[in-house]
Amino acid sequence: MKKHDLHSENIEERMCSRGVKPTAVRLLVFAALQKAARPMSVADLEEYLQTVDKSTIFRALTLFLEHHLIHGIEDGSGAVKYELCHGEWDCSVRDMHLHFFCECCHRTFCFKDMPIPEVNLPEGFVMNGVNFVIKGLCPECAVK
Amino acid sequence: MKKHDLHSENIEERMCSRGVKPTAVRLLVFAALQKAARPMSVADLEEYLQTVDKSTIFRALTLFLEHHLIHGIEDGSGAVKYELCHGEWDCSVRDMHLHFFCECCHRTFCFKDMPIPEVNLPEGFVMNGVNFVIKGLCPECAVK
DNA sequence: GTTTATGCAAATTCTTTGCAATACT
DNA sequence: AGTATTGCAAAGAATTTGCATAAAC
Repeated sequence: MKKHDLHSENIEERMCSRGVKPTAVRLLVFAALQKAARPMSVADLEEYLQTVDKSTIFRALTLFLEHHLIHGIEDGSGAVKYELCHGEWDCSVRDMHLHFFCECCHRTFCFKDMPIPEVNLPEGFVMNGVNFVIKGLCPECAVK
Repeated sequence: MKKHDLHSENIEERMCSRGVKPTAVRLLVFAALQKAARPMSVADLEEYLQTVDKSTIFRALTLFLEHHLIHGIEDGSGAVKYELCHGEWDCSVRDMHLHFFCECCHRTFCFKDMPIPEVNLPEGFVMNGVNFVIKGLCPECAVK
């Protein structure tokens, strides 16, 4: 895919500032995550971006993870889901929030206003990241 | 495998009380989890219980999960790990504790004295379970 | 003898890599 | 031209299922 089919200066800046070259596919993947209401899996992105191969999507996501542009969420669905870092220019544990996985409809919800509680680790352990997912039924599925 | 090669009355009682028939393999799997210092994956159990097939282990674990004898931990390693419920006769969210996944040695540690913080979900959401895993480096790997 | 559990093999799903072709600078 | 990115195909890894055999009751 050619890069100049696209036009997203602000996203480009953000990627550049983290040392990621803003290629055509990377901009598409990033924009998809930005637009999505929910964290997306590779398969979700593949379906949404009809023309882009899953390995390319995977490599873009890996790169984003390494450069702290996104984080991955293991919700127990079997597939990792990804979302943009919440804080606009940071992606630390501090700006992480809780997620909720509905075991019925298999959607993952973000609770953006619910930060991860602080944790005092035992001596010697170093924290790099965190995965806090509540499982159960979403309001739609709970009433059925 | 024949059942009467085994002898573990207390485990048997516990399984029966949850409506799980204590077969030979199930007792082995349960005992392995009880003995283990850490949560174990299907592959871990397969290696430990040389003679038992992974599909049988998987089916035992699935049954245990359904009957709240164990819970599963998604630590991001790619494989779900399992551990006995902490409260001896219960397996609710209340008795869950934090886990720590070392990204270097890939071991999962239990912080049994660190309960999952309470969470007030938005209206309508129903909680069935929780997965709270900290990722980083364990003391051994951090010093390297 | 009927039902349930187990082992083996294979299907499925998700992730990851090798390599040739394409696009960028 | 030379480097980096992408697509396709296929390899790996973990989970899950079908079915014939074996054990339990």
